[in-house]
Amino acid sequence: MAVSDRVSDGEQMCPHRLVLEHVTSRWGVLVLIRLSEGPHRFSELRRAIGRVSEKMLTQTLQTLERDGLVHRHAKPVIPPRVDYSLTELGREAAEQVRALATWTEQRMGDVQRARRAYDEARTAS
Amino acid sequence: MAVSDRVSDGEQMCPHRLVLEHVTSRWGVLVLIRLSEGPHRFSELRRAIGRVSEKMLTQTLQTLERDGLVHRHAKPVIPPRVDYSLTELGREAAEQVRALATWTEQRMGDVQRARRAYDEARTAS
DNA sequence: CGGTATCCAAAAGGATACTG
DNA sequence: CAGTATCCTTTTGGATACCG
Repeated sequence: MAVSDRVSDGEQMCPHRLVLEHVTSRWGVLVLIRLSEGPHRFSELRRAIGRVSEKMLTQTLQTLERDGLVHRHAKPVIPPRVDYSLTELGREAAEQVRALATWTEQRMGDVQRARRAYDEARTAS
Repeated sequence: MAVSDRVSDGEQMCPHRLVLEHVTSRWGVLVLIRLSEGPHRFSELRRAIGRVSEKMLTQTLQTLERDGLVHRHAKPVIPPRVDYSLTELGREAAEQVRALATWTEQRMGDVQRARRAYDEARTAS
């Protein structure tokens, strides 16, 4: 999550850089995109995303919830059931990261060509 | 730069996630936005951005250059002079991150309100 | 099930000294 | 000036064990 453990966040930096880091963080991006397809339970998200530890998923969800991007609905049943969904703010954020993600996907070919050119230029000692 | 030291980059992850991390990295964002205003020398960028170490700026620029987003023009003079500018690909990337940055700036008020509400809800032991 | 707490390994990143 | 190389601190993130 780019920031130590949320509780602090007391560095010296323009505040919106932090939000930017939350939504573009490794797991933040994936959570936002998954949730933009509809509400998910904790374990559904965990499976859908793949190799994410409970700790990181929890941390990511809490940060996004605190920022008002994700809504957490805990049903007081046994066993516990918690559903996560996007708020309106979260839907907007998700659209933005989707746009960026889509762009990188589309332009990946160009990037890889550039990398090959770059690498060759210096491998040719 | 989110990834160890570029040279490796050999983890297990869809490749475009890496590009996404490069352009949204702490310094990547700032470099792209600065360069979208026009070419800059190394030291100009350093001053314009503020508290960035030489190491991180160099690393960021090299990564973006390798990805084909930034063009590096080194003039063979003494003392050395190196100008950096965006490629077409880089301009596209810069536009995307600008959009995201602008969004976070505009919605910062909502985010901060959400945070206060969140924090109060649990400070009220 | 949906977390929290703790511990530890790995990676990011800054400071400093040095070079063409 | 524009880096590179080295060292060292901070942050990140995974594994594990436990709780309501």
